[in-house]
Amino acid sequence: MSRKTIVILGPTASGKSALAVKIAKKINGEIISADSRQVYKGLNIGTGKITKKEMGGIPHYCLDIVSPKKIFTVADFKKCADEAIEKIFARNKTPIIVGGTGLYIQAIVDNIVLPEVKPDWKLRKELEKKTTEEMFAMLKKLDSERAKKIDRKNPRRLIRAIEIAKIIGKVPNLDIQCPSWEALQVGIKLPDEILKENIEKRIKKMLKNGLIAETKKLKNSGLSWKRIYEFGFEYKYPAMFLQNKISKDDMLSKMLIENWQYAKRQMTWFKRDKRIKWISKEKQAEKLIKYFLKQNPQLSCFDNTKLYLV
RNA sequence: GCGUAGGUGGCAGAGCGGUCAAUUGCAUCAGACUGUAAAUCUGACGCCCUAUGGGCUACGGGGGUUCAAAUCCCUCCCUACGCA
Repeated sequence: MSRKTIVILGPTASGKSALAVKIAKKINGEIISADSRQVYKGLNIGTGKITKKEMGGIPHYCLDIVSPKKIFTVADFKKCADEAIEKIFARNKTPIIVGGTGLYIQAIVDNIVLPEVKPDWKLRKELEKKTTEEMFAMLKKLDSERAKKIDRKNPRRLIRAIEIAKIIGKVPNLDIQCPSWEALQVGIKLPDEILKENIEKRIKKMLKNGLIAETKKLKNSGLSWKRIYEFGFEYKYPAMFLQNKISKDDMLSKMLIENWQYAKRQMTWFKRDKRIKWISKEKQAEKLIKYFLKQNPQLSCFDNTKLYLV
């Protein structure tokens, strides 16, 4: 059997999970979630995590694998996903990667090799006190190459670059390697109006299903409000509501607004990858996928990445 | 009805004679993205143009003072709180 994987991506509330299960059933696949928050245990309602029932017996990987007290990163995700892919191939099934976290998807599809430098939280805390100008100057001294290209006003990026340069001298170029399998990326693109409607329905449903209670539970389990804020608007605003900082109405409107902004950010990310085949209906996806699976393998990773990187 | 405080761009809210098409925040639109990616960050944001420049219309309505007004004066309309 040829090594082929399917990627289903798209913004929130576009119907990825449901589509993935359907496809999985049709092509004998198993699902890998590429979602930066669904990896956490206990973040269910707010992340729109698929339920046991909805899985319909299809195995799902990289879900509920870490405590929300821990910080999970792309590198952790890559490990999880790579392992899952191999496991699925070993069972003679097709891996279906589903998610909305662009960086996570790219990490596996392009088999990105990240610099072997773990986050140094102490250093980061120190650097955070500095201005971006100061950090930029530091980086320039450490690694002028990276400094040339970096977003010099972005503290996150500067900190990470300095962190790497301090340990291994310089920030290596992004190492994209050809994966040992072929991927078809299918993106769900819906008209703005529909997506907005879906988002509203989704948020309201989350609230109805007990999002506020879930947030409270996270707090009671020992997480700080600050940490809970980090889990995104689905948790941040309910958390603020629980602290009486905002009204219920404000909570809802904030969530709707930020959800839309998030969806757009996701699309901005996905748009640059010209390999993605955009669809709006299930049937289109099925057709594409069936055709892809029938085709002879054609690993042309090099061309693909060239396309991708513009 | 008297008193006071106000009416500024989609909203909130600065400015209180020239350097103001108007600080800032939010929203909106576009974009970036090398271990927090949910994150972080950038740009645009009155209208029009031959666009690192030019023109037009703007700070509740109308009138006035001034070389010059969002900024001062008069008047009208409206809002909030206070007193009746």
